[in-house]
Parts: sequence; structure tokens; C-alpha cells
Amino acid sequence: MRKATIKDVAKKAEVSVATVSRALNDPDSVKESTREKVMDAVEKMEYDPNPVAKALRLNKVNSIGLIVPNITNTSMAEIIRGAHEELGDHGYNTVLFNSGEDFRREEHFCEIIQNTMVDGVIFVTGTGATPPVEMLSSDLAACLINRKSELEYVDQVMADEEEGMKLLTYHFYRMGHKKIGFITGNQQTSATKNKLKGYKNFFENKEVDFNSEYVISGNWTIEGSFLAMKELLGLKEKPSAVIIGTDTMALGAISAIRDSGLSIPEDIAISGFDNSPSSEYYTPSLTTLKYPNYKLGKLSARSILNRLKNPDREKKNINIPLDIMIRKSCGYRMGFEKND
Amino acid sequence: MRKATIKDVAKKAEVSVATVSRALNDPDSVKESTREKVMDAVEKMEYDPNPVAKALRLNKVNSIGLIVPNITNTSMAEIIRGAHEELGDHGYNTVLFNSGEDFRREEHFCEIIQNTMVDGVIFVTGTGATPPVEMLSSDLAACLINRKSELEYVDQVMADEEEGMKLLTYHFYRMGHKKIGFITGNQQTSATKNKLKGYKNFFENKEVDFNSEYVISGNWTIEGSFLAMKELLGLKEKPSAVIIGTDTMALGAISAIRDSGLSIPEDIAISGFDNSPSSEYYTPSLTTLKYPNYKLGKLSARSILNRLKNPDREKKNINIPLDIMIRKSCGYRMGFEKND
DNA sequence: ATGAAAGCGCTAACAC
DNA sequence: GTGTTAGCGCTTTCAT
Repeated sequence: MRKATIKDVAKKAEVSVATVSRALNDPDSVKESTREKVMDAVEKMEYDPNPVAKALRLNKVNSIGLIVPNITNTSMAEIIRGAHEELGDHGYNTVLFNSGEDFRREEHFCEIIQNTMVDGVIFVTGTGATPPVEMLSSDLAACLINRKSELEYVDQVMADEEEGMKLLTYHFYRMGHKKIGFITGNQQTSATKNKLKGYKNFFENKEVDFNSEYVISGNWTIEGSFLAMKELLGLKEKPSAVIIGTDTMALGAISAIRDSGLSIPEDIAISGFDNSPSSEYYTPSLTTLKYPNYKLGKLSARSILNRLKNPDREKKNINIPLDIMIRKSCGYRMGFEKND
Repeated sequence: MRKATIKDVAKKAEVSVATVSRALNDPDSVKESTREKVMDAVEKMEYDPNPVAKALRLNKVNSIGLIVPNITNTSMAEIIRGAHEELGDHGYNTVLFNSGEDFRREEHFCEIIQNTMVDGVIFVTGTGATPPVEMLSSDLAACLINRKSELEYVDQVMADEEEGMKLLTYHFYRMGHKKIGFITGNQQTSATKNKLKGYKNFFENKEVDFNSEYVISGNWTIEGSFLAMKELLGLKEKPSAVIIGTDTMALGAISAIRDSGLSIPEDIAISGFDNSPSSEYYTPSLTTLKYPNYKLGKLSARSILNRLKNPDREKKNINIPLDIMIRKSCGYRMGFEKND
């Protein structure tokens, strides 16, 4: 049988279509007896309002596009999960676009999304170029995850590496460490600069002094990190804890410590930074910082929903602190902090 | 500026809206000069046809819902990737629903999807119950992945365990094995029955005889498999190759072989079945069968697209053979077969 | 080859 | 509290 329309329901309930619409969308505005008649007819005819007609009328489809570089990647999956959940909780659907790290497909998506039924777009960017958000018509709400954009109407939510570094440093401080070293990546990069900012900022508010001898570049390689750790270990007052800029570099630092006959975390406590999948299996397991992927997804969704409600609000930049992932290498024994 | 509509374009191009529509959707039906005028206006006004209006008029939204139990799972991600790609190639969007293995949410999705702008639904089912497809209004095309349904209008695409088992048996046969054992799971289950069918079917067309001594239940446990392998090894004519019903059970079989002082694959070649993530790291790495997730996604999309084209076609069941994953435990040395 | 107009199913402004 | 009706933006029949 043909799907029932509002007209059919109106006829059956012997009221006008307007009343049916009201009974459904604003029940209090119709008399109870009428409402019951309508609901009865709705039930009997298995009436489902046509979402397309509604969308046309209201100029609002209740869907958000989500463009990701690679669903296969588990961090990405977490982002999607977070965004999807938040959107769903607010009655929005998630329209997925997977570019497979292909910039041309990303561009293509930006093009076709104009002809797609979405109220807004969340971009998750991969390692590649910044997505061509400029292509987007300005009446589409947009939010960027982990990328910046100068566009005034494009919100962004990012993982806050500076804050993360502060967190890590403070964590060691709380455990009694006063001499905390830092093996950086390439110091020219903004990633390293941000971390350095977090590291330095920490000292400003503590009685511990910043010591430039404790900051050495590991040059983003395992070997570089090995050398850097050796250098730290050669200091007359060697640090009792060292933060290493990436989990991979930590591998070099670990072997340098072993090489010197020291043990982790007893003689020296360490942490990595980015929670690579294998860091859990290092010996000892590596304390590190984890991208809050689920939260990134969730907050980006919230952000775009807010912009939809208030299109003219000013650009919003959200920075999410990274989650600290406490494992054995930092010597903390009080159990694990919870992470999502 | 307000988004341009077809009316605006018509005015600018000094033609009727009908002509604009035609110029866009059926260019050959308008005079070249007119077409150019129209296209010019379209360009200038940055006109994008409103997809919602189009959808209302054509009663077709060009989107398919994809309900999955858990995006976080990598097999699921592959399914999504396959489906999304195929849908995209045919101009369809993918509306994602992630139930998080929660049956209540799955039910909820079945409910709201009636009020969602999709032309059809693909269900990927997890370990839980069969999704409540009966709830779906029959004018929504539906396709099930890895589950059966009696409903006449619901297509299904499944991984073909029987065919997979045949593949595996044939693989050993090709390598010269005549005595091929099979350690099954619980023999009451349909999964085991299907595999057994594949195993037996193989012998029907070969000069090798089926030998019931070679089929022993490992009872789905590591210990059971250990015992089963011991039994096979104790046969006067012990098999030279053994297929084990699950990768996990293979662990028991492996230790039984070691325990008997035999080595894999030199003395006895083995394979597992389901490509568990760790099977690659067994010693030796385990030859096994892999679910063709990407293909499952791709074919389910194709299936639903076909049904949309031809709503009255008869129910279609697609069985996809599992991909063989050749590693060291089977003794095959000619390189790896390709897998997606 | 082109235009006028109906209508997809719904909501909301207006009238009563 | 309820009905009438215009109109969201598009495609398509029917005329011309």
C-alpha cells in the first residue's frame, strides 16, 4: 500500500491537515479529544511524516556531513563515534564521507556536499593538506578538527599539545621530581614549539627553575633520542624524569638508559607523548599522552550544532587537553587514571 | 547573500524555470544557445540545485542508511569503507548509524530511520541478535550482512564458510597433501556444519577419499584442539596437513605438535580459519581464512542499489568466498597471495 | 524548443 | 482551537 500522507490522516481523523501537523508537532495546541482522534488515525495508517517535505519546508535537514581521511584508522573511528553519538543525541544524522587520504576526493566531497542534504560539515583532516573549506558555501556550517582556518565562520577544535605537555610535566612534579628533562622533536616545528611552551609555562608557576640544559632535541629520530638521552645522563645533575617528544623517540631513550646500566623507572622515570599503538607493549610499558579522539568528535559535533542555532556567533576555537595515559615507565603506582 | 534558486537563474537567463531544469538535467533537449545562456547564469549566481526539493519531487533522496554494531572494530570499518565507496560511485550518500553493540539502539535506529532521509538500509549485524528488520516499512530497501532473514524483500550477503573451507582444503591438495585432517568446533553448530560440508564436498570431486578418522572435534577450545591433534598424530596413517576450525584452537594444535617433537610446517602443515588479529604473530605465522569485509560492504551496497532499481526482483542471497591468507604454517613458499 | 502550471508533503501565517 | 491556503524549490505534463 502507498505510504500515508498527512492528507490521508486528516481525512481519516476528519480534521484539517493543519490540525494533524499541530497534533504532531505541538500537541498542547489542540484539544485533547482532537489529538486523540488524530493519534488514532496516525496509528491505524502507520503514518510517518515525510522527512523530505519537512526538510524542504523548514529548510533544515537535520544531518551533518562528516568528512574523514580514513575510517580504517582507529583514532578516526573514535572521532566518528564521538561525533555520531552527539549528533544522534540531538536528533541529527551523520552522513559519512571517507576520502581515503586522497586529497582529490576530499575536494570532490566539498563540491558535492553542496548538493547533499546536510546542514553542516565536520572536517577531520589527516596528515595531508588542509581541506578546501573555502569552497564551501558560507551557508553551510563548518567545523575543523585538528586544523586551523582563517575563515571567520569556521569553528575549530584541536588537541591541545601545550596543555598536554603541561599536564605531563605537572604529573612528574606531583610525583616529587624537580629535575625534569625534555627531549624534543625538531625545534622549528610548531608541534615542538607548542610543547615547549607548555613545558616552560609550567615552571613559571612553580618554585622549580627552568633549566635549558634539560631541553635537548632528539630530532624526531630514535638515534637522535638515544644521543639526547646520553647527553642528559652525562650531566652532573642529571634529570630524574624525562619527557620524550614522541613514543617512537622514546625507544632510543630507553636503550640509552639501559646502555648506561640504569633502570626505568627506578633510576629515571620517562614518558612518551602520542600514545602509539605499540607504546603499551614497551618494556616497561610507556606512560604517554593520548589524543582525546572521542572527545574531539563529540565537541566538534556540539560546536557545529551550536553554530546552527546561532549562525552569527563569533568563531570558536576549542582546545582539548590530551589525556594522560599512565603506565609503568613513569613510576606511578597508584593505579591507572581513567581514560575514555 | 541568499542562495540562488532555479527561479533566480531563470530570471537572469531570461527563460522559464522549466528550461533551466531541462538545461541542467537533459541538456540535449534545449537549444545550444539557450543552454549557454542558462549555464552562464548558473555560473554567475553560483547556483546549486536544492537537493531537498529535488528529493521531494522525485521521491528519492540518494542516500542509504548503514547500521553497524561498532565502528571501532576494524572489520566493521572495512565493511563501511566498501559500502561507502560503492554507494559514492553511484551518487549515493552513506548515512551512518553506530549501535555500539546495543540492541536497544539498533531498534531505535530501525524506528527513526523511517523518518530519516534514506532510500534503503544496509544492516551489519554483530554478535548479537538479528536486527528487527520486520519493523522496517516495506518501501525501504534492505540488505543484511552476515545474517539471514525470511523476509522476501530483504536481500542478504554473507561470508561463505563452506566455500572457504573448500578453498583451504584445495589449497593443501594443490600442495601435494592427500591426507588432510580437520579439527572442528562444536559439531552441532551451523558454522561447523557449513565447514564440514565444504570439507566433504571437496573430496567428492577428487581421487582422494574422505576419511572420517581425520575429522575430530576440538570442541572450540584450545585444550580440546590439543587433544584432537594428539589423536590425529596417533593415527597409523597420520595426516600431513590439518585444518583447524578457529585460529584460537590452532594454538592448542600447535602445542600438541611441538609436544610430539614434530615441526610446522615441515612435518605437518596446518591452517586456522578466521584470521584473528594475533594469528599473524603465531610461531610460525598461521595460514588462515579471512573475512572479505571490504567486499561484503561493496556487494551489499551493490545489492541494495539493484533492488532500488528493481524493487520487485526476487530475494537475492550472495555468498562471498573467504579470502585465503597464506602464511608460514602451511608450508607454501611461493610468496603471498594478494588480499584486499 | 519553450513556457505555464500542477503538485510532491509539509508547516505556518492568517482568518474565523 | 481549528480550517484555509500559500509556498518551500524542484520536475514534468500539457500546451503552444
